[in-house]
Amino acid sequence: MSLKRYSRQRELIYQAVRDTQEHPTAEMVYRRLKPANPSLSLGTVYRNLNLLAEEGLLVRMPFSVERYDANTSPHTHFRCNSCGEIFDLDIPYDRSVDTIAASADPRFQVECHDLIFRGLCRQCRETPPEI
Amino acid sequence: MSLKRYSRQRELIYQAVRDTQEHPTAEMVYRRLKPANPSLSLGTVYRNLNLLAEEGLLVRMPFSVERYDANTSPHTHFRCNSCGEIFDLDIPYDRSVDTIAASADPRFQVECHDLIFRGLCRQCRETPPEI
DNA sequence: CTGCATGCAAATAGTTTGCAGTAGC
DNA sequence: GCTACTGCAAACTATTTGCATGCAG
Repeated sequence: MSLKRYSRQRELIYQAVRDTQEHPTAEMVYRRLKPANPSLSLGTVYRNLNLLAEEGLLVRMPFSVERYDANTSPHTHFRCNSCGEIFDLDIPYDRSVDTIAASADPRFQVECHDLIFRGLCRQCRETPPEI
Repeated sequence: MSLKRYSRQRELIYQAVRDTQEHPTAEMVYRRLKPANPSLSLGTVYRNLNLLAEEGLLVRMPFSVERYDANTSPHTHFRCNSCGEIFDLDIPYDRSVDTIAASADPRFQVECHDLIFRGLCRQCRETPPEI
């Protein structure tokens, strides 16, 4: 952490995102930390997630509700269409497709890409659709 | 359009998404149609975009603000990090990567994927950063 | 001390929904 | 005429922001 000034809350928030695989939303981080830190406010969570993302310690993920990932090296995700959960995939991130994209379309200066697979996770596949 | 019942508004909304390349948000569709259709309400735009997406006539795109695309066949997008605009890319959608992903990780039943490149569009590259 | 960071609450943006009236079939 | 669809406005959800106070340096 090499931010402007140390804060216990920022430390906690960063740890919370690092310590989970679930690519949490701001709300999820808040709910997780609140019990042990009753004075923590949701605004602080939002402010620090944004700060940490600007610093590059976290990355924002492109979904309808912002989710954060402490694994800042580009990698591939899977999103379950049923429960909405996000999972990391072991498929390597292929930087060469950026080059291919850039040369295919000279209008754009390609920096990176997001590759998100969609379908059903195991749990949702095994649990018959409720109702 | 084979929906439950014809409505002029739904027709207009569908046309508006089909007639543009800009992958509009609900707000953009509303602003475009409102002048010529003063009685149109934003709620109706949202309701019909959702209906049309359920019917498969439009697809929702996975961004922080929902955007819609009338091109329902899977294809590749580019999102400018500066202005936020979405563009279609001419890179073919490669269905085989779904198979590769599925066999790489048996936890998931992969149906499709979104491939979104990011970087700078020509306009933002040529326009020096303002302020 | 200084001023960045916090807690709180109000504000804003995006989207959904309840209800009474309108219009497609 | 039946009822899905509409306009309107209120409700909700996600996120940002203004302000007084707190705490790191």
